[in-house]
Amino acid sequence: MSEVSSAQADALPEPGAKRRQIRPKAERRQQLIDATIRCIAQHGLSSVTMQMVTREAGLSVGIANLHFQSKNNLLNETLRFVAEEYHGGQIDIMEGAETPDLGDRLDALLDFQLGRGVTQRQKMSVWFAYYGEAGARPVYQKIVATTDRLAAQKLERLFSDIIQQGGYRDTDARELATGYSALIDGLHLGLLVTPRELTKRRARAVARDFLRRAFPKHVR
Amino acid sequence: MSEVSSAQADALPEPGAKRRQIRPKAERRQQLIDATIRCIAQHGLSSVTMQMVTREAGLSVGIANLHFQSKNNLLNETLRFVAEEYHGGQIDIMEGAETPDLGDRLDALLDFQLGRGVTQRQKMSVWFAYYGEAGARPVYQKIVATTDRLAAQKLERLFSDIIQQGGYRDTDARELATGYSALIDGLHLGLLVTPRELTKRRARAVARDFLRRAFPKHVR
DNA sequence: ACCCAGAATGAATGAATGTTCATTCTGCAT
DNA sequence: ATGCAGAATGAACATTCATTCATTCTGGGT
Repeated sequence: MSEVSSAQADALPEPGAKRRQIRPKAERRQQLIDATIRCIAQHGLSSVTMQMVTREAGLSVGIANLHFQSKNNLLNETLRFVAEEYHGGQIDIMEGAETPDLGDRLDALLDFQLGRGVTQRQKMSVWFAYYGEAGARPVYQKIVATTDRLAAQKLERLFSDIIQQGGYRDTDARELATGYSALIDGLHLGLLVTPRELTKRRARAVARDFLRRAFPKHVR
Repeated sequence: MSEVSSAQADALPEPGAKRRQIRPKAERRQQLIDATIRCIAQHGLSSVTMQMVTREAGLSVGIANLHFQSKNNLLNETLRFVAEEYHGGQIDIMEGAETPDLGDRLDALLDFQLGRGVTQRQKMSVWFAYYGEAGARPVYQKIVATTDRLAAQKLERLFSDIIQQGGYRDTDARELATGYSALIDGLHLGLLVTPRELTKRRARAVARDFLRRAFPKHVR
């Protein structure tokens, strides 16, 4: 209106060419979720701000409320994404028709749970940041419970098959599955909180030891 | 040992009778820490405010900054208190000269870890609220690490004694201790996040099963 | 009975944050 | 080329919160 509209003057020269881009809704949503994960991992859930997230995503502040309606909703969706990624990955392995040998399937599961993808500080931080708030937020409990229950069932089924195949005595699949899940969670916690005391290598050895005691014929 | 139950003076008999009371510094500090624990359990660490804590304690807003210099400091001291209470209790049991039988000592430990005191939602909530933030806050890691390392050593020592006494083969005390600690942490998580799926009774059964597999002669 | 060190209060302050929305801009369809 | 649906922006606003500090009050010591 009042300013001289010499757009070309300041649009071209700078190296950090920040030209506004229009992208489909789904892509922006994922971009924001990814940024949220990084922010939670680096600064902690309680000090994540909208400005922080949008800056991390390289976008403007308003956009978060455009695609998610509120900060709460963004956080919920981020949790849902992480939960589905984690549990979904597990379930794929446990159903795994491509690995007929049950012992191999256990190995694959262990690799996934304590391997690169999951054990990255980023993901673990997010995971436990929400767990920490879950006691006071039923929403979080509900989001996790859905996928969690399914994964637990699959694990119980896998253990049950192994028990039958190996003819193991005095071994309750349900109880063992609960124990194994808890053990993995606890190891993740240790890796996150006291990385100096617990290395990834040792965590794997501990988990493997648990399985070996339960299924000596299947795990070496 | 000397748990002071100062519940008599706090009761508010009349709505208009709010007489200012002067109490020693140590007492006020504990009063504020207790209130902080309740607030974290009920509302979550990320939504705890100073006003909330001081109101819960029945005191004025300014007093928190009088006894602790800042909110951060109050939160740190609260974590320190919870950590020492938990790990201290464990250490007392594991050193436990009053229970010469090592199997009994395991039982006592399990009782403590999954019994009334610790498993209360309040304490668990606080515990994991901090764990959730620990990835981004080295201060929390440091506070926990101190007592945590000591407890881990005691546990390893206890396991080591049991292994020797029972002549168990192929059993590494260190690895087993890591696994047991992780298992207990994971069970606490389960009790907190999915109380519908995991009861306290089952958690105890799972932990006991772990110990039974490792030390069949000591745990029945 | 009186005093006063210091414990306790809470209104005031300033900084930080979530959310809104008028405006600008992009890229596709025509 | 042109128009335009709707994606993107960010200054402005209202709220909430931690922290401060001038003031009030308490209770032990004299």
